[in-house]
Amino acid sequence: MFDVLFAHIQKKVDLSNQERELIQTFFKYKKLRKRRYLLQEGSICKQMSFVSKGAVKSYTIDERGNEHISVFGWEGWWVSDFASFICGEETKLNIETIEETELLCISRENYEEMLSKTPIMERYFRIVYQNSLVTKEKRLISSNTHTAEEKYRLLIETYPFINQRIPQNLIASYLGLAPETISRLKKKLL
Amino acid sequence: MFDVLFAHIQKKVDLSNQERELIQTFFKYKKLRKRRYLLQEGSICKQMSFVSKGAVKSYTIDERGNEHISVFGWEGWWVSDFASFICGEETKLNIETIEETELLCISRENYEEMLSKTPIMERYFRIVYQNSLVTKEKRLISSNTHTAEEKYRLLIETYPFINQRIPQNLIASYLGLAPETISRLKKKLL
DNA sequence: CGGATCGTTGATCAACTTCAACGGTCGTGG
DNA sequence: CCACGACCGTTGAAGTTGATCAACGATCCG
Repeated sequence: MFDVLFAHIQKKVDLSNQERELIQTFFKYKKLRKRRYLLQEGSICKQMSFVSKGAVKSYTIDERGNEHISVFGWEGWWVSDFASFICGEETKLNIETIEETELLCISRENYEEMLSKTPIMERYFRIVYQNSLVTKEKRLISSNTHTAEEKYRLLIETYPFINQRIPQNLIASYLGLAPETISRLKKKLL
Repeated sequence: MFDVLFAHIQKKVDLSNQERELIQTFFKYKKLRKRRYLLQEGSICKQMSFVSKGAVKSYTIDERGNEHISVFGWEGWWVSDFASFICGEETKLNIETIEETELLCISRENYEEMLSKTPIMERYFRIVYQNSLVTKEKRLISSNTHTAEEKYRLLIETYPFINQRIPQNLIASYLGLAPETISRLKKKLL
């Protein structure tokens, strides 16, 4: 159950068996069917979740009622709304499964306790966030500088499997493009 | 000299005097005139810098030769290229002062040493990155969902002083808009 | 005074969105 | 088992937003 998580951690820091056992105690396992909510706009985000199997989308709804996906999370990704999780604000995010999904969830209290009891995890998260920052940075630049076609090509190159896994209209939402545009681009790139 | 840095740290974690003294030893003070490079494309980013006074812009140049600003850094901001700093890759970023600027710089070795000797700083950076992630996330969503006018308004609301401090063409580059567009928006919003 | 840089304004243009209609596929209930 | 509706992707036509190009004015600084 914790294999994927520990493998992910191990890629960044070394854990003793003792630490592993302690860490396990802070998480709650959760399995969700397709199209279930992990977090809904207006509520408080009470947990951070590690996706050990499946896939989720995290999105906002704008004034015009359109859905905008900010991230996909699949195996090996952490999903949460930090602003809400850390500061206790009401969230504007929705997180929803797009496949049957298995999660390891940790509450705010357990997160803080785990970090203070296992300093190595402080380091782990520092590295995770650091890496996250790099990818976000790249996406932001890409979003500002590239044309629709370049953005789409770049996405396919970065995640070649994404077409098999994520419906086209979700990809459109993720890239900030109209579904029709994706459809036309796909045709053009063959 | 370290006032701004310690004030910034103190907002997130508590430091003992002993820790302060130790931390100081890892940094190098640097003062740069306007329009000087802190980092140039093609080199390796050897340091992270804390801006204690002044302002810098961090940007990339695209294939068409256009400049795209990814972040501004002023008092209380960390600037660096993580991908390069951490992984030793060649950077694609340029970081340049836009005013006379004072910096506290830390090398990779010192960064690692500081983190292992003062675990509290591990926590500090984890929090800094965490917060950074939240803002980046928001900018990314904004960049994908908002119109030019909304982006500009949002920026002014978030940083009301930005108009006084940052030339208009840099604001344009930051928002991914043409300078002419900013000019027209400014006129329209009065 | 002359050049450089930055912001402004107008006109044209291209990229992408929006709207609408249609075809295919999947799942559900009769 | 088939029929129906829901949902998704496709295609075409029209509409908008913001980029680009070009010219001009203001300010700064040598």
